[in-house]
Amino acid sequence: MAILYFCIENKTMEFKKIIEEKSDKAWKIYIPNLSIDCVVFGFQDASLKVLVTKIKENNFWALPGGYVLKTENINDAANRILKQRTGAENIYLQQFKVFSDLNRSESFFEEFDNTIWNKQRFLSIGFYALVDYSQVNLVVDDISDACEWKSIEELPQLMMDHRSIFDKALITLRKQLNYKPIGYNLLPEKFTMPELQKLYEIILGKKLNRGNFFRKMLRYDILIKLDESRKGGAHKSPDLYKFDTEKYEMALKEGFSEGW
Amino acid sequence: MAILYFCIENKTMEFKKIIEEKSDKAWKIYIPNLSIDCVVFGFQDASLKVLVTKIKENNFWALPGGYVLKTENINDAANRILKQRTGAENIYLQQFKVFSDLNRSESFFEEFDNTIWNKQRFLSIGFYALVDYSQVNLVVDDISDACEWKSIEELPQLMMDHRSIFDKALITLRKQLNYKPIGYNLLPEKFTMPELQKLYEIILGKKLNRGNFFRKMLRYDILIKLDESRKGGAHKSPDLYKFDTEKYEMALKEGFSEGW
DNA sequence: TCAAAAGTGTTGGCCCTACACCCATGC
DNA sequence: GCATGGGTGTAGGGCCAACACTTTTGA
Repeated sequence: MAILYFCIENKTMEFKKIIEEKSDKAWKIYIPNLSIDCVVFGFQDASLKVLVTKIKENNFWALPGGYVLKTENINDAANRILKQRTGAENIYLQQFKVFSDLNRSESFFEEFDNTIWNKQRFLSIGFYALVDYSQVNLVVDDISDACEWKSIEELPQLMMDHRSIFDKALITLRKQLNYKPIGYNLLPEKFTMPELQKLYEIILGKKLNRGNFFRKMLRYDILIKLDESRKGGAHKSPDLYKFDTEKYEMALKEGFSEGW
Repeated sequence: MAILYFCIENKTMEFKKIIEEKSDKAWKIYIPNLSIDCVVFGFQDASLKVLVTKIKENNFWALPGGYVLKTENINDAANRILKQRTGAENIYLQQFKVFSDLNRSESFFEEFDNTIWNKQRFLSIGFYALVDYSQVNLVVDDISDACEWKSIEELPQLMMDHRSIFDKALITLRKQLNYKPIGYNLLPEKFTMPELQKLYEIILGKKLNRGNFFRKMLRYDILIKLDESRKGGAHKSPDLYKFDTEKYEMALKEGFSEGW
C-alpha cells in the first residue's frame, strides 16, 4: 500500500511539474484561450473507431487536441497536432463548431496556480478527421498515458465536454453523407461494394438496402470497377472497386446535387 | 482645400484617440485575439439585404462585429453585439466558420502602436443572422460613420476578408435551405406563397417553378392557410399564410428528411 | 450439392419537372 | 373583357424501397 501510495504521489508530482514547465512556453508561442480538439475517425474490423488519449494522473480519456501557434492558421494547427499524434499527413480535416461554454475547461486544473496556461478559460475549435487506420502510428506524448482507437459504440467516459464534441462531430459527419462522397480517407485503396456499404451503415447507425445502395453508389459516378474480385472469403467473391480520384475530388468540392 | 485637409486631419486624430482609449478597456474585458463577425440578412422589397457599417476614417465598409467577454459564451456575445446594433433580440443566429488566416486583420491598423488592441492578430468566428427587417433600428457606434442595409447584389467593397466571410455565409444559408425551414425570421407574420417563393429564389439566386414550389412547401407541413387574402394588388388576390410555429421549430431542430 | 453472399432485375410509389388549365382581380 | 398573376391538374421521368431471382463461391 505504501509503495502504491508513493507511486501515485510521485506521478502526481511529475505531472504537475510537466504542466508547470510547459506553461511558460505555451504562453509565449500559442494564442491564449484558444484550443483545438480533434475527433479522428478510423475504420477497421467493420467498426468505426475514434482516437482518444488518456491523461496522466486522472482516469479520464480525452480527444487529442492542442493549441494554435501565434503564427499559423487553424487548419495548419490541426494538421500539425494530428501529425504529431498519428504520423499521418494530408488527413481529411473539417472544422465543424466552436465550443465556448463557460467552465468547459478551466475547472479541470483546480489544484494549479491561476497563472498556469492550462487553467485558463479555453474556447475550443472542433475538427473532425478521417484517416486510413492502417497508416497511423499512435504517439503517446508527455502528458498522456495512452493513445488508443476506441469503437464509437463503447467510448469511455470523456473529460470536460469532449463527449458533446464527439456527438456533434458524428452528427456533422452523417449530414455530410447526404451531399459529399466519403470513404477515400477511411478505406484501403481497393475495396468491395459491401465494404463501402458497411462503412455507410456504421456511420449512419442503420442498415441500408443492398441493391439500392449498390445502384445509388454507381450513379454517383465516382467509382472505378477493377478486373479483380476479393477471393478467399466464403461465398461469392465480390468485385473490387477503387475511387476515381478526379471525380471524387470534384464531388467533394461541388457536392452531390440535391434539394432546390 | 485647406479646410478639407484640416477636417480630415481632425477626424483622423479623433478616430485614433477613440481607438487608443478603447484599447485599454478591451484588453481588460475581452478574450484576446478573438473576434466575432456577423452577416445579418434581412428581406425587403423583394431583395435580400445585408447589414454593413462604415468605419470612420477609411472608406471601407465592414460587417458588424465585436469581441467575446471573458465571462460569456460566443452565442451570448453574438446576441449582445447584434442587440447593440439593431435593438433586436431573439435573432436567429448560426455560427458557421472560424476565419484564421494570418494577416487577415492585423495589417489594418498599421499606423498604431503595436500594443493597441485592434492591431493584434484576430481569429474571427463567423455568424450569420436572419432578422425581420421591419423590427430593426440601426445604431451607429463611435467608430463607425454609418450603418446600412445593402442589397446582396450591390455590396460595396468590404474591408479585410469580410467579403469572403459574407460569401461563405450565403453558401451556408443556401445549403441550409435543403434541410431546414426558413422565413420565420425574415418575413412578416402573414405572407403569401409568392412572397415566400421570392425569398427562396433570391437566396438561391435562381427561378423556381411556381406550382412545384407551392406543393413542396405545403408538403413540408409547416404552414397554416389563413382565411384572408392579400387585397389591393392588381390581379388575383393570393392567399395569406403564417408559419405553424410549433411545427416550424420542430423542423428547425429535426431538419427535413433527406438522403440516407 | 448446398448455403450464403453478391450481383442484377422488377414493380409500385413518390416526388419533381414541365406545362396546361382555370379562376380571380383591377384596369 | 382582357391581361396578368395565382391556384390547381396532370403526364412523364427519375429515384427509391422492397423483394425476387440469378450467379458465384467455399465448405
